[in-house]
Amino acid sequence: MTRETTTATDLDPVIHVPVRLRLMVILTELPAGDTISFPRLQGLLELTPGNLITHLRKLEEAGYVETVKTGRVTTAHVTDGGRAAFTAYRRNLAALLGG
Amino acid sequence: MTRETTTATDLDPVIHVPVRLRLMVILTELPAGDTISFPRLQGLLELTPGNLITHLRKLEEAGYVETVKTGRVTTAHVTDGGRAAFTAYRRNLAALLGG
DNA sequence: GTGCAAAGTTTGTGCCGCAAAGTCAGGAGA
DNA sequence: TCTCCTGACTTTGCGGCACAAACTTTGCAC
Repeated sequence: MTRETTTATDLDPVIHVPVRLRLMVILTELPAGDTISFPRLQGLLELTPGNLITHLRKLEEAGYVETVKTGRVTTAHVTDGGRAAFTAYRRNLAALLGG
Repeated sequence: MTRETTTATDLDPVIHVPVRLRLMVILTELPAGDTISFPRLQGLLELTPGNLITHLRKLEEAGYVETVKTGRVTTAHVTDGGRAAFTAYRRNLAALLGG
C-alpha cells in the first residue's frame, strides 16, 4: 500500500492544470497526423493569446507537443511522448478515483 | 458544442488540486458518519502538518469538510455538500475525458 | 506606401502550494 | 507540583505559476 498508491496517485503536473488538460484532450482527439491552428485553439479554449502560448510552451518543453509556424499561422500537434504521458495520466487518475 | 462543453469541463478548483483530490477520495470513502484524525491523514498523505491544515481549511471554507477538535486530536469528515461537489467534479472530469 | 487587422510575444502582478519554524497542551518523572 | 518532553497543530515567508494587459510583428487592402 506504500509504493503502489504513491506511484498510482502521482498525477503529471504538466498535464493536470485544467487548461492543459483540455488542450491535451483536443490534441489527442485529433486524427493522427492532423494539426490544429493557434487561433482555432484560442477560440475553442476561450483563452487570451498570452495565456495560450504559455501553456503550449509548457507542453512543448515537456516534449508532449510540437508547434510549427506555417506561413502566417502556428499549428500544434501532440507527439508520441505526449500521447504516452496522457495515457499514463488517465490511468493514474482512474486508479486514484477507483474506476 | 459551445456552452455545454464549457460548463461540463469546469473543474472545481478547490477539489482539483492533487492533495485535495486525494483528501476527498479518502474522506468520501469513509463509511458514512465516520471521521478520520489529523495525524492519520498526515500519515496517509505524507504531508507536513502545515501543508495538510492549509488544504483542510480550503475544503472547510468551501463547505466540503468539517473538522472537530475532540480532546487532543482534530478529526475531519466530509459534508453532504462536499459529497455533492465531489460527485459533480467526477462527472465533469468524465465528460471531459470522455468516459 | 500607409493604415489596419490578425497573430503571436513579453512582462508584471497576484495568488497559492509548500515547508520551516513557532506555539500550545498533556503526560511522565523527580 | 514543577519541569521536561513529545505530539499536535498554526503561522509566516518564500518560490513558482497561471493569467491577462500591453507591446511587437506580419501581411493585406486600398
